[in-house]
Amino acid sequence: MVEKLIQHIQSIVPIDEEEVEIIRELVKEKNVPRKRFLHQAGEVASYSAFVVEGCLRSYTVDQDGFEHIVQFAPENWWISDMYSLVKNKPSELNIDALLESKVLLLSRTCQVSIFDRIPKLERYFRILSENALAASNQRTINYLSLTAKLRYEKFCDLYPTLIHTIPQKSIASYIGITPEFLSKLRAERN
Amino acid sequence: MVEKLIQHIQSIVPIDEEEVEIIRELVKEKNVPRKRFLHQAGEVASYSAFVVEGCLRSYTVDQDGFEHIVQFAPENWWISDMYSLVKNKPSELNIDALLESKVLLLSRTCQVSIFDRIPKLERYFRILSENALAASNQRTINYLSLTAKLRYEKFCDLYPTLIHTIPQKSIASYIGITPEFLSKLRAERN
DNA sequence: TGAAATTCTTAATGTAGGTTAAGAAAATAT
DNA sequence: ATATTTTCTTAACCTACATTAAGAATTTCA
Repeated sequence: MVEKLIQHIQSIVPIDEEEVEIIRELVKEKNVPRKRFLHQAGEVASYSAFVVEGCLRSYTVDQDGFEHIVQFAPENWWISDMYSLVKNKPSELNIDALLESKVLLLSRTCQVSIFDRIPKLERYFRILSENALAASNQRTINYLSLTAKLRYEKFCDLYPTLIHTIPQKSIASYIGITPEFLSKLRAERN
Repeated sequence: MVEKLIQHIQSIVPIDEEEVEIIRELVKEKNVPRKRFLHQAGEVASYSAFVVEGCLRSYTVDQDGFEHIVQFAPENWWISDMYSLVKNKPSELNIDALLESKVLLLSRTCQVSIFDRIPKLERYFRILSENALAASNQRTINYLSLTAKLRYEKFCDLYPTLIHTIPQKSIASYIGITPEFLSKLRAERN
């Protein structure tokens, strides 16, 4: 399982065998059954998770009980409650598995303490954060400038595999519309 | 001018005098008159800017000619077209000055090449990216779960100084509503 | 395999926020 | 100081998307 993470790191910052060994000992494997929480609103987050298999999501629940999905994490993606991790405070984010999943857990403490020994890892995470920020900004632009229909089409382009593996209502939640309205949009497209 | 940046870096990762000297030589000072572009859609971004004084913004222009603001950068903030910087491709972002401003420019090439010599700088930018990502996710949540009125109130809490220094229509653009509707919301509040 | 739970669809009705337009106020330039 | 441009406000009307409800399809699990 750890091999998948090592490969991912290698694809971004080449690391040597010694460093690989250290990383191998840093992470914990974990199976996450469908619907099982990895993190719940109100807790202080202390781990990031790398998805080896399956798909997780992070989301908030508003006052009316509606879920709003912040992130999907299919294979090879990291997921965490970055706000809680960084501020060391509880936040409103939940993280759970949409599909039966396998993840690697890395504690924040381990993560930041290893950076002095393996600066390449700090580079790896800097690059990931920069990419995630660019993607998040793009998502904001989509909200500000596109109709629901166009946001759905962009979503399909961006996550082609997810369309068939996760419930439609989760897609609706991510693009910011109701499942009923998504259903209507899909009907229009034939 | 550079002192302001040094102070900001020191507040996040303590650096020694030698490192300070290197940084001092890395950045270029620049005055940016109101409305002057720092970056235009279609160009490949090659600089990040640290705002010493004034306020910049990044935004897109949609097919109907409407502007959508992605980021405000008041004093002590960095602003860039992260997508373009990271992918080395042109994007749809413009960056210009909302107020008469002074910035420090750091080229991406300088930035990434200095990380091997000053790992603390890579840490500084990793931390900034993580914070920006957490903030961007929070903004996404606000979109998904709040009404325009509540988004406006959150904006006022988050950027109390901006409310009186930048045009209202810019705030409307940032929170994703028309200036007319913002005007209406404000009238309701007395 | 079959009952229960979850998800998806359709359709009627409702509303937050958009559009258009025109005048008032404020900022900027001459 | 005055003319010009930009921004803000108000109000009537409009629309994209939400809400509600109920049945159909699919998935889950005993």
